[in-house]
Amino acid sequence: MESFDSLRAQRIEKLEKIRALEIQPYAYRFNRTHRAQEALAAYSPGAGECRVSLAGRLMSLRRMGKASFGHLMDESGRIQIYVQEKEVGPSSYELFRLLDIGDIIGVEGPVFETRTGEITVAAKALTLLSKTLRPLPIVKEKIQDDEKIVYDAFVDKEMRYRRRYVDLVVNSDVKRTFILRSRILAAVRRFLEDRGYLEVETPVLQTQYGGAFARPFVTHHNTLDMQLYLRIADELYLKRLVVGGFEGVFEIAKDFRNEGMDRDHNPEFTMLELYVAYEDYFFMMNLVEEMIRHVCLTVHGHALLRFGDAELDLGKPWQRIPFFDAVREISGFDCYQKNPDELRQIAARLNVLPDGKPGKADLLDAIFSGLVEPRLQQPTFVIDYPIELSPLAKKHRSLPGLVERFEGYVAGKELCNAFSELNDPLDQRRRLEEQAAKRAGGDEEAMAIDEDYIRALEYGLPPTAGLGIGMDRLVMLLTSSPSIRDVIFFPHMRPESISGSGEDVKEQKSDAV
RNA sequence: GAGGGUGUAGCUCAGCUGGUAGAGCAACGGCCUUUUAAGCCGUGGGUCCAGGGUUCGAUUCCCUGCACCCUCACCA
Repeated sequence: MESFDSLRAQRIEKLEKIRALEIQPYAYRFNRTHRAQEALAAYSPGAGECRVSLAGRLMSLRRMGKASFGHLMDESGRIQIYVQEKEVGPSSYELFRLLDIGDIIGVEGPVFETRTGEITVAAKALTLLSKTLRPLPIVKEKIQDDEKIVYDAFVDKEMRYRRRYVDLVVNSDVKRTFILRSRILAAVRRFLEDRGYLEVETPVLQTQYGGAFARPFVTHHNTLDMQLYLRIADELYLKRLVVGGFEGVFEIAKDFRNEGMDRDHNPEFTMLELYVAYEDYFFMMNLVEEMIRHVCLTVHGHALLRFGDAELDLGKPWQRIPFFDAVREISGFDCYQKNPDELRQIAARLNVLPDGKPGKADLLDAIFSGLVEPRLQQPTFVIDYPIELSPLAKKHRSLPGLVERFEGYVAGKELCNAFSELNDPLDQRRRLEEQAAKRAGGDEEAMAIDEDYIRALEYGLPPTAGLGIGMDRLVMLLTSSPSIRDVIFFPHMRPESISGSGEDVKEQKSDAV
């Protein structure tokens, strides 16, 4: 049999043979002198012998009797190894015969160049560090005319997401994306810290959730015997900190929203929120522009990006267009200060009429997201939103019915949301009461009244500019990833059922919760 | 939630109008001391996603379910 079970059984047999050789197949540590990249760089023809000690995963194997070639991969890259029986000795070569692709080994020896010109480690010693039981997908690559041709690429998306560890081992681009993700996050932190803003942490478990329109995940505290929610936004807690006297605070953390999933949405996602006292939304627009340009330059060295078909220039100032101007330009209808009946007619004409009994906010949202959003390819700030869509934003200083809010769009995706924060406690109460009424009317996503938050505002929130950026989407943009799942290590998936013996059960019915 | 697509060996994929399956790589065996996508020769390997139906016979046709992908809807 060569089923999966037998492939695994073969490896367990090898494992036993290795133990019979009195070799510990799962080592405790290994002394490395170089990583693969360093070893490649360390070699120069004619120079003295360069001896290295490397550890990593065996990624290919070409056995030819008493001499064999293979490739060793560590975090830095790959290097060829050359193993000869006469160099490593019969017992090590016996061990070598029991190795499989995927095994983690240590190799020590001088670096040399083969007849075909590949820099290679000639093994003098071979150490098994971890014997693997499962076969790795074998992906082969060839460079031809500067193009990388990949054979038998590991492409099954479901398996790549469920077994990200395999994806990472086998698909080198994936690792690069996540390294970039880490650098992007670091660059954002550094940018904000350099401006004197303080990174803080606020509760994930909340008795009352708020700060966004979304349904929460519900959980339960056993000892208190009470229902808790996972936060949908950091906003209300961060503004409490501004009340307390912190003049610039930010948090980069997971939010949780109990909604559908698609290319742009994962139930848990990483959000940056920033609040700066004594500033308004114009300040925040400039800051976002500068920050995203800075981060792009930091990680790429340039500000030009390709995303899908679009060529984007993050070096230039973003376009700024008022919400109702954008709607008018793209739809041909002026929606400013229209009543719900008029808006309903317009939405119907535009073929974006929502189901049910849409209110003014729903209609405006439908018209905007249906028509305007997808058109916003180049970096654009849409500014001055209708008040109905923004219960936490401050009324516009001159335009009735609007708030001082902007959203940043790039490549048709919403990237950030910001406003001059509403710091009038009485106005805030009225707005939240309107939300509460919608909520009572069955709108599960409308906000609830957070009495403590209003109390905090009554102690005095300075004029404050607030910002939220979806970090996953920023990473998507900066890594040209079309799906959010490509920038989250372990995107949410329905559970699979795995038996302990090693045999994978493809799937089983899971009772709905 | 709606529509479409996919599910075959460890991996990547063939498999026509129904006759219980193939290839390459990997594995295993043999030969083999400088090979590279894969050294040469050979061998084995399958719950064809699951369950039901039609049929003498189903990987193939039909139904149901499951998972994933795409589009739309919902959703910041």
